[in-house]
Amino acid sequence: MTRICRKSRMPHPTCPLSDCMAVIGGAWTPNIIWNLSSGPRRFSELRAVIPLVSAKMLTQRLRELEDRGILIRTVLQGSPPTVEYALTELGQEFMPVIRAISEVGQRLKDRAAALG
Amino acid sequence: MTRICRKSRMPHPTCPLSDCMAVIGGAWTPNIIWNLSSGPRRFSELRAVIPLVSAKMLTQRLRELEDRGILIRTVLQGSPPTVEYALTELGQEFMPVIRAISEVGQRLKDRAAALG
DNA sequence: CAGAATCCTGTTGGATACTG
DNA sequence: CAGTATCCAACAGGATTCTG
Repeated sequence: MTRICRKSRMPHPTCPLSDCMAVIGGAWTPNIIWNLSSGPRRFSELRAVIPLVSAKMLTQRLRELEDRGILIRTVLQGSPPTVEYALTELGQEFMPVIRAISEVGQRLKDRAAALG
Repeated sequence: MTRICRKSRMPHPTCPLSDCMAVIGGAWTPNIIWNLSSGPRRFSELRAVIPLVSAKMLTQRLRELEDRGILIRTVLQGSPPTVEYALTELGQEFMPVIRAISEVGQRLKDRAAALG
């Protein structure tokens, strides 16, 4: 599988750009936030819509986002157990960025199609 | 130095989100684009405004962005030689994202300040 | 000035197997 | 279902040194 995106370490003094990138810069993170924007999703649902993400990475990213207060994790009693993830109010703050990323990505695709 | 942002590998089928993140996800990349948005900058100017970036990384990112057509590199004759980097028209397409990232980052900062 | 080259370390993240 | 644990290869990126 081709590496499409690289990750970034930003040993950098705090600034708005890196503050935000620190949150959304993780692998799969924009995708996770995007998919939660339309409502709560279960772990397996997220795995399904972000097909190639491993359980390990998805767990890792979800935990990070939870620690940062971007989303909340709710365990629903039952057997088998289900767990729901939902964006917090803070998490919603990132939607303008995610939307902008998506729009520009789409525009790049259109542009590439037009050129070639 | 604290790691403020992580980097991401996204072994992922192409989608608008990862297409765009593939470009801006690299370390320092948002900062580079941001600093070029107000006009061409020389190598040393970029190093100055992105203080902690090493020459190696700055070079690497600039080359990547050049290869992707995001910016153009111009060698200005003279001694000592100077090199100018400028956003291309394609590069300008990323400004909405960079701006959104900056705005949200700022809002996060304000929010944190308000919460104490 | 604007890099290139080399060395070297920490981190990332996939694969696989196991669990309550 | 929703993870956890372990192993490991690949890569990122800092420090340092050298150059046209």
